[in-house]
Amino acid sequence: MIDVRAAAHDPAKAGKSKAAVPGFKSRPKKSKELVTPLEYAQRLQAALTELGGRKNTSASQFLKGKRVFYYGRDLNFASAETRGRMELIVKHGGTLVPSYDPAQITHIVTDGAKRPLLRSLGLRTLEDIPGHIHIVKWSWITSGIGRMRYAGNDDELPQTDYEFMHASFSERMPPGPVPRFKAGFPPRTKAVSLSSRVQERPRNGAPSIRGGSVDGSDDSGEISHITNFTQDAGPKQRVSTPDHAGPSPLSPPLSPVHGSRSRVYSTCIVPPKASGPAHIRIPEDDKRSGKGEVSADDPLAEFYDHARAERDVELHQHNTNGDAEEGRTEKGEMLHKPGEAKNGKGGFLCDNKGNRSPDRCANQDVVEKLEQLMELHRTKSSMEDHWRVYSYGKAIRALRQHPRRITSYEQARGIDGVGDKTAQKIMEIISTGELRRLDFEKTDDAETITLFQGIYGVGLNTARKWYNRGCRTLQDLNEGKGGVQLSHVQQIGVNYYADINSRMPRAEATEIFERVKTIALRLDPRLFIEILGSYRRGEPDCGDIDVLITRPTDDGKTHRGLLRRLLGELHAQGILTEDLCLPDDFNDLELVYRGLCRRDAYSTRRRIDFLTIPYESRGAALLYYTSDPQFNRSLRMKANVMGFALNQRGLFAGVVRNPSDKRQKLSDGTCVASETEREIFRILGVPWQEPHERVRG
DNA sequence: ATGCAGAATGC
DNA sequence: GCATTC
DNA sequence: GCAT
Repeated sequence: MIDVRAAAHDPAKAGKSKAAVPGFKSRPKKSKELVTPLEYAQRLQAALTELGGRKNTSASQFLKGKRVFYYGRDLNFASAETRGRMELIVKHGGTLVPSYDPAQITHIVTDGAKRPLLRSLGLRTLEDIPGHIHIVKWSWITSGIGRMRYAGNDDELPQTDYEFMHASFSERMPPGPVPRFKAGFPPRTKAVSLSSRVQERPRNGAPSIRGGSVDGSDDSGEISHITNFTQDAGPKQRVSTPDHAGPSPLSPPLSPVHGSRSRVYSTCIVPPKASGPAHIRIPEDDKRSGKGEVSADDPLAEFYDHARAERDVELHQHNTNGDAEEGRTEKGEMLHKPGEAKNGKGGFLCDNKGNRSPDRCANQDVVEKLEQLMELHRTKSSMEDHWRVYSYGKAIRALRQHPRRITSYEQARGIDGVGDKTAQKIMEIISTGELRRLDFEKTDDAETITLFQGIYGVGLNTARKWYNRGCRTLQDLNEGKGGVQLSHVQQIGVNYYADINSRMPRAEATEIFERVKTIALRLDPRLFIEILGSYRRGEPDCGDIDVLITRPTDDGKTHRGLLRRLLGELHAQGILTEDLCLPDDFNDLELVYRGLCRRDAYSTRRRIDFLTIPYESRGAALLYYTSDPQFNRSLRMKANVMGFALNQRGLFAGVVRNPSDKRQKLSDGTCVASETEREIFRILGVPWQEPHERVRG
């Protein structure tokens, strides 16, 4: 059952010959040839010599005279990124020295860690590298390129300044006088109008149709009865651009859905007051509460947790008087914590209702360029790039909200999440309409990596691996080129590439859900079955359908075992077509299913998820699976700051974390709320927000 | 210098 | 244990 | 890359 439809069109092949390096026309697009960086560098230098310096390149030659040893991530294999970078070095007049030869080289360019570098050079410490050799980051190159664009001549500033700025390792600054520059670079951005040709390629980023608000007055969080309602909460739906045709691999649908297995606390009953030894930190309370650890053998230990949890809640009730107060301690100190989920003034993003950003904002061109850059970084595998993507994401979101056109560097800096570098880029776009950095990052692997990453079940590593094995198209993958073997899930991902990466109109989700719901209720009329995700947020189109299933237990029964029967039925009816992820034990109460479905035999396949949860965690689950990821992050962060932990199962107090590794939880804490969304909002001191208001992206 | 969420699932 | 997903 |  191979759907040819999806595999047929292949966006990667859309005749795009990219000549990354003007001088070297036919770079061997060799399929599987695994080249070491050394070999590649040699080849590059050879090609250059052959051309006799008569490269038809307009690139600035700011690297002329520099003899560069480029140290990529992998010594055995020159990734496309490494190769692209090597070419760039050569292109700008640098001489690539293929191997580490201290007598030869003037610069080592590396973004990598110190240890691997030393190890591969066979050295013990950085001191072993002769002092005249600069060890700089890749950014030294790119900034150099940018710099030359603006400055026009080499000696506007002493080189050492730049090498200092881009030194790879702080403990080994380059030789020479320590430069003095005040924080921030000279904002000499205006400068020369670039006369370079505009090679624009409208790289359709994420189309993301936003908008659509709904006065969704449903409040499903509070249903205390077996309401099987699903009023199509879409009074004023916006007309969605019917855009789900093209294979636009760039924006995989987002919708939080996952589950977990065991529920530690089956109920959330807080027992009557008791004050026991406190080991959790409660603001203002530390001294008063007797010190002491929870002794493992204290039979009342667990009881103390409950008591503390309750006290915690009370405490926070007072602190967060009423609605929108931010997290303050009793002293009125701001609790603060790094992270983007906080808004500029120290409050949390979740504390104010979301205003939907308009489809087009005053800085749309800037946003688009930055998005392109972000997508390019997404294809690069260093952690640096990973966090860069994170940062760009944040800056872009903030920029979208910004109501007015940015006109100065300072203005840009004023936006939360926009730092020096991004501000510079913003100004470059504003004043030149271009972003040079895009060209530099546009290595020719990027497109293919992006294509592959769009396959369900394929992330960056797999995409790169396949690229390195010579695959360039979905068809290559299907043919097993380079020995590539698709997993079951990946095969489905390839077969339905276009389907999975498209969004469905809200009405289609409604239709599918109604059918599912009817069938489910036939199996058990008391089921609580609700559709979450972007649908519940009232968005005009949805990337997938998230269905929450649970059942009140007042009659002594549960939904145990239901999912298996439901899936069987849905498969039989042809609604479910493929399974992506099945629970391993259908007898649990908390289950996750992921699969594909379709409205009818002629329809596009859609992603659908089923989540079953214990009845008492429905509030937390509704909250978690309905709010957009940003909102969730913000809420979780606020919960953390207040000493709680929030997840899809509930709000927990007294979570103890390993102080040296804050990610490690030593105890799970006590559930203080989970049955209703309102309860969780209330305890966290966040004003109630309807699903459609919980949008921050 | 450090964190940027966190947990489940599949291979 | 790593990669991927939500 | 950004914020702390």
